[in-house]
Amino acid sequence: MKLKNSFFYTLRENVRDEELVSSNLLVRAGFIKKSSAGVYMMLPLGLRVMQKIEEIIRQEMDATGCQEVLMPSLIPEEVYVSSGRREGFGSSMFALKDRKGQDYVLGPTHEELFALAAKMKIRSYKDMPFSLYQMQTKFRDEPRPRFGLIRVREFIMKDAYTFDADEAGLDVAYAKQFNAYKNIMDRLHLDYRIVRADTGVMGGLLSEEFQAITPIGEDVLVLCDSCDFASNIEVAPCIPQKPEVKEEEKEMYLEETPNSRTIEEVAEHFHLDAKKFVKTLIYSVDGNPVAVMVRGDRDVNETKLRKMLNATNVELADADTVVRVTDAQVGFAGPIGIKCPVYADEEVLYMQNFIVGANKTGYHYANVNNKDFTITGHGDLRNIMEGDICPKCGGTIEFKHGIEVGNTFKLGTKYSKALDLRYLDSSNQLQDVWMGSYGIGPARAMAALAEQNADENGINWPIEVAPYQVAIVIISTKDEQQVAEAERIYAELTRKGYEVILDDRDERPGVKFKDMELIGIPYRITVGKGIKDGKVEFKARTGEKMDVAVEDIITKVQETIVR
RNA sequence: CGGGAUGUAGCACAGCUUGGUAGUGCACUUGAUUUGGGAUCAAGGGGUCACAGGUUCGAAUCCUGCCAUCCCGACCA
Repeated sequence: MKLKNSFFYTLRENVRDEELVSSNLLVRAGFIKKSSAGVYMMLPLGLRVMQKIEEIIRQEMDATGCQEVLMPSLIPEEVYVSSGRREGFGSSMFALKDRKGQDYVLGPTHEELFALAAKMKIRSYKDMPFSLYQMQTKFRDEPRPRFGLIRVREFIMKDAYTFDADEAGLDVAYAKQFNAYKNIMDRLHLDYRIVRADTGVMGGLLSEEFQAITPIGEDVLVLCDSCDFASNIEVAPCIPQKPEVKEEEKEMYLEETPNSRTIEEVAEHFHLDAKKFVKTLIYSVDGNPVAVMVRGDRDVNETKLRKMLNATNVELADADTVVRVTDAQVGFAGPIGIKCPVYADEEVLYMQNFIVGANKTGYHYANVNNKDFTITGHGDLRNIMEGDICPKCGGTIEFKHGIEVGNTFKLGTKYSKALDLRYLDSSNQLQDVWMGSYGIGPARAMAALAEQNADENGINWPIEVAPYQVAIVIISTKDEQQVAEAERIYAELTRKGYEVILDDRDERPGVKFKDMELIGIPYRITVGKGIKDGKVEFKARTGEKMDVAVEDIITKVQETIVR
């Protein structure tokens, strides 16, 4: 590409409405441009990176025998009603009506349509296994789009679906996809970890996430310092911390604690550590109030709570509800005399002589023990914390943050049951098909790569996804020899199949260098006054400059960029 | 959806408190000088001050409404 008559621009300053380093760089480098909240234009350079990422994904998908298809975005609402997910997605689905008043949605993910497509083929167990994938636009009306390309409302996703006759078949298909995902992440040069995750609205048996490691990631990854344990915090199991010495149980008493509502304030009042307190949080679980007890320094894990109570919707109760079940202002809830079911985190069962709210405004009970109240149930209901014991090996837990670039699901028979996707087995019995689904967000991968590889000069793309591999900078476009030699090198490299930018703009050298570094071209050939002595300069994006004889430069590129 | 903030030239911002000719830097055009790390000087072009009402002789500025964008929270596949 010759820059002079191309759609190419860069901005010298950050823009106002982007927060992340990576999204600002992508905007400044002219890769993307925000169109509206959570919706982006993909401009020429950005599209090239996207297409390279997509090509790597396609190659790995094709290698597993997966076949590419393309599903519509515009889907009758009925499709999601019949699978039971219309309600699950709720208002995060874009919904619209056609001219006849029929209800449509814009697809947020496509398990249903792939299951319907599979029905066309599957009659008997002999029709499986097979798998399909697509590279297609998804729509999700996020309550709060943010973080550049990370949380958006319209995005391209590669989604794949496997179809098998039984669980053993699904295991094989899942392993193949899982392996392909590892290959993809490796080829993209992402710094990533694979973690266990919640299956969420997708449902099914198992979910694993491919998380790009970066401090700005939205997900908290729970890792162990001494084994390979890796989990999203939402499902990381906790080992209850038992006291080292058993205390003698003391007599409970009521203490006046005016103006002490938060754990910090109450801890201050008693001059005790938060670990000696139990906080009682009132949740609304499918509309019913439920109290949850965790140690004062812990947080309730709502995913675990939802699973334990087999609920669909878990959220903190509003103030009115809290007042109703505790007969007190918010901040004084406790298990004694509360008017709703109480569930305790496992750890609370091992605590002694602790402090809880008294369900009376301005009062707490001290020296409370488990005999002093009754609970409806208990279990692992808290978030694991840094420094906790690894549930797998007993090592120490540490946190990292990640961007969820890919996700694999063992769906099982959830969708085949809902959509009557069945086959005849060898004894002529109708059986449900076993499905798996597998997603990757190429744009998230692009953002994660920019985030992981940016420096003070701009983006530093891995050569496999860089929009161009080599930039040729002409120092003076008024020097005919420089122009002629640069053009010749450009033509030669292009002919040999390299992707090359020729910066033939009438700009000062500094501007061209800065621009090529900002957009992250991995290698640069500079044609300047050295051409009089038959020399050009060769430089890696982050490496040192070196002089190369002009007749050797093609060879130099071929040696450096091995393809 | 709750809380907070911001909308002024392509980009980043000032001006608003105290109403009176719409400004600065970058970018852009022309000329000159420069020419290996975001040049300098000079002269220019470009704005319905988000939008809609209202107050006023007069509104970017005050009032009301509304839309958009961003941040925190809730939510999150």
